[in-house]
Amino acid sequence: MAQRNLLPFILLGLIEQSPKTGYDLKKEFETEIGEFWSVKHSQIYSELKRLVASEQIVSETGYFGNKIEKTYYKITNKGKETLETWKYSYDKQLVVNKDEFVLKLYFIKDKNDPRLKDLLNEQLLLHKNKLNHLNERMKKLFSDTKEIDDNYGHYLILDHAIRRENEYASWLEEAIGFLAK
Amino acid sequence: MAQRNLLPFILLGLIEQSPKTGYDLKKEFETEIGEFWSVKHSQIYSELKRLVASEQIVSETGYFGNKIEKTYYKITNKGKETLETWKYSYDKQLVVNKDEFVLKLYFIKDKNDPRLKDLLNEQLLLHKNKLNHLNERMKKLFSDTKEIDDNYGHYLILDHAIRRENEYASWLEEAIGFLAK
DNA sequence: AGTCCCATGTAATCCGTTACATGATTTA
DNA sequence: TAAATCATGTAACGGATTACATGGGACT
Repeated sequence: MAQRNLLPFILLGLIEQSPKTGYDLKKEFETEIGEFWSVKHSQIYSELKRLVASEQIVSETGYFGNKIEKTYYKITNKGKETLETWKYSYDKQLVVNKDEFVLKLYFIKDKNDPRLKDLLNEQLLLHKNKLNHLNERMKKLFSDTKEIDDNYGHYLILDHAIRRENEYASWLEEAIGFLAK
Repeated sequence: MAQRNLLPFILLGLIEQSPKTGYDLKKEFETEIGEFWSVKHSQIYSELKRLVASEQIVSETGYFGNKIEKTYYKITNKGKETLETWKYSYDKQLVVNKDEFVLKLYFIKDKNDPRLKDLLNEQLLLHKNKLNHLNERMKKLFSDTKEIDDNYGHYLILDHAIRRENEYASWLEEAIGFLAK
């Protein structure tokens, strides 16, 4: 295994919610789950074939009231079991969080180099934008408390992402402030 | 490119500090930089060969007062330029942070499932351990303020890692507390 | 008529992990 | 003398990105 392949679980999870086409799944990675995971469509289509082969899902091709032929995938009982087992399984250990910006800083010794401040500022901008975006998502998805109850996991991770970006931004701001002195 | 390969920059950065063997580099990934990046020795050795081929580093094999033959690598001016350019280059956008635990939560709808609390508690334990470990690293490396000045980038990212783990732990604690009600 | 989006795939390439492999030296 | 560590590699495999490829429908 190169890296642990989690895509099968994601696809099962999304297909369990309702039957979907490969294209539907691709769209979800551009919006909803795209906040937390990224994948290319070429990977989706090949993984779907593998899931069919292992009988986790079944496919149905046809014209569903449309003019374009589509292939819908539905989860099987076997697929539901796989998904359920994964969802409540424990991780044994944390993996290293690879962040290119953090890596760069590791090699920067001189805190008086003027380029360091520019780097920090540029990174701060990226994280502030991300934070704004996440706050809007939260407002859009969970302004109604009923939504929180019905999608508690999703609410939790959005909350976490916002806290994380707040941490990142305040950390950078403090570092910049310290340099300014 | 499969994923953006940052290993050449890491190796250049480490070799710039002082000439090193492949084994020395491997060791650094078990301690120092291992907090922020992971890699297998097979990748190190093959990347070193590529860096020699592209004239970023030069190798010297021999018995340096030892009984074992070793190959030391030294950075060239070309390698220094590559490293310097990378260190002060800007990232255009943030990449998605892939976290299996976060992914699981995305698919957990029912906040009353007793297994959810177990999952959160188990994850909390992992992050508390990580936090303790990081605090010890900070104490060991930067209790002397001179060290902070001399390795400002390293200090910054250790500080960031601690804040991050604090965020992770407090987020989980709040979520658990909310469930307990 | 052209552009954009829908919809679905394959192929090439590179990255990253696991497994295989070897031999010497140090330490218990 | 056995185990751990030093020291350096190759090979196989699977994951992830990029590029290639096709064709239809909707909108301007």
